[in-house]
Amino acid sequence: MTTFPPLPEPTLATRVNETRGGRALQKGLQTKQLIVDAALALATKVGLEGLSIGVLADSIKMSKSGVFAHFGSREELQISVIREYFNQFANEVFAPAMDEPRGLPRVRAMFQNWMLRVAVEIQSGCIFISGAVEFDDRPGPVRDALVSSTKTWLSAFYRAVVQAKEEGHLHADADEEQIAFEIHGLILALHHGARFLQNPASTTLAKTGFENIIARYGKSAAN
Amino acid sequence: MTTFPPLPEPTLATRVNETRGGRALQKGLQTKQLIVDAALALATKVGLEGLSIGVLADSIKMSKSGVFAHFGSREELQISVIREYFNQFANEVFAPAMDEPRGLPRVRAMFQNWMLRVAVEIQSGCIFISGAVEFDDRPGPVRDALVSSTKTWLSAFYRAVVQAKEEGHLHADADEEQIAFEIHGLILALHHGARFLQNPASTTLAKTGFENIIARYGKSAAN
DNA sequence: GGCAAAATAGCACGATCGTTCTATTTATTG
DNA sequence: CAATAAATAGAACGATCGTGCTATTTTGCC
Repeated sequence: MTTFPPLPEPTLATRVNETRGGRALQKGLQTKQLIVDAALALATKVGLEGLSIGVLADSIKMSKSGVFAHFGSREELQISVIREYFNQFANEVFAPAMDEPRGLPRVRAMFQNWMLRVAVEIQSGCIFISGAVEFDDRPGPVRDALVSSTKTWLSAFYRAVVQAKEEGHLHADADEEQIAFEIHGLILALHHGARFLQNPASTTLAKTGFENIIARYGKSAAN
Repeated sequence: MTTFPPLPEPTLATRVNETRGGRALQKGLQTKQLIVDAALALATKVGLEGLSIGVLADSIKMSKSGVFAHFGSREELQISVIREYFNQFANEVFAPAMDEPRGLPRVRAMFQNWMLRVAVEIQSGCIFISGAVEFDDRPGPVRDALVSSTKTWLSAFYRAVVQAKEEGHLHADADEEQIAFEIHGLILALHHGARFLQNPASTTLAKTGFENIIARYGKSAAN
């Protein structure tokens, strides 16, 4: 089975923090995970740029320096949050869809899970989308991690579309890149409409948009 | 001729600043415009949230307090920037399209100008899109101004689509709201693809996406 | 249970932020 | 030109930020 390729491993810098001296640890990694969870929850509300170590520390009743020590820099914290979100995304959007049969059913499942994740189920927003806007003009390791995560997921979705054509569920002249682009646009419009404009029709509009695309490129036999 | 409805006038608070004592002014409004222009240029790079009065003042060689005095608060500065961008958007995207004949040609012109404005011509980004993400969870007057601006433009575009159907350029069963939503998605995907992912194919993908939508809903006679 | 290492806290730093207050310069009007 | 108001500058404020340094507490192993 195809797997969702993992993000690059933590940098050596963090590694040292995690396994200083080569001994096995427990408490450290435990609280680090706790911090990252809280940081993700916070970042989905205020963005990766708005994520402050002081506020984060207060929210879990730790000292600023206690939190800081686990990461060594704010950037590393932000990257950890991105990695965590990436994993959750892989588990909740990608993985369940892989249980569906290749082709259109899997594409459908991906879109469905994606929609739920991005603007409905999680009322707190998607840091891939907010991060894209925050860092589109700010080069550096955080942007790199965001781009890498986003591209990984978009490629996985694109592959599912390619397979749908291979399985004969889409017309032979269907342009997979075009389809992926248009569907991505629906997700972005959903995020914008639901979270910013607070338009309750957004979900239906996105769903219908998806059906329109499938109807245009799909073969009726394949659903 | 239909006009692009202006944003609500400046609040009374600013008004007082602008016309203190009821006398006619010159220098004040002049430099205020200069400040707003510089602020907009800065905000398209670092976002409305990243807009700092100190940095802005330096960029135009003024003192922080000198800049500040024109607005009375950072929020008022941000709102002035939004208003300025709204006007530019109206002049460069909406107004030229109004010279095109009602119906599909006007919708085409709007989309074309919109594309250029959002991710190609202006290499510095669109504060309606970045602002939407920055303020989707932050209630207040800045968010209100952003929502109002965005809705005004989206409504104008929606009206153009309605007219296209009225003119018989679109099928009678075409859902105008759906069409506007899907096209908005193309713009957002273009912004994301061009600025964040730096995918040079984005422009073509967005254009093709537009043609696909028109082909689905349009009548061939109308182009 | 003592010992070393890891985890956390406390404190202080320099920087930057929006904002306020007061003084000074510039513009406008009679 | 003088008088008056507007425009701008300068300095200082309290707050918050990321980060570094040093103590203290907690953990895990012999």
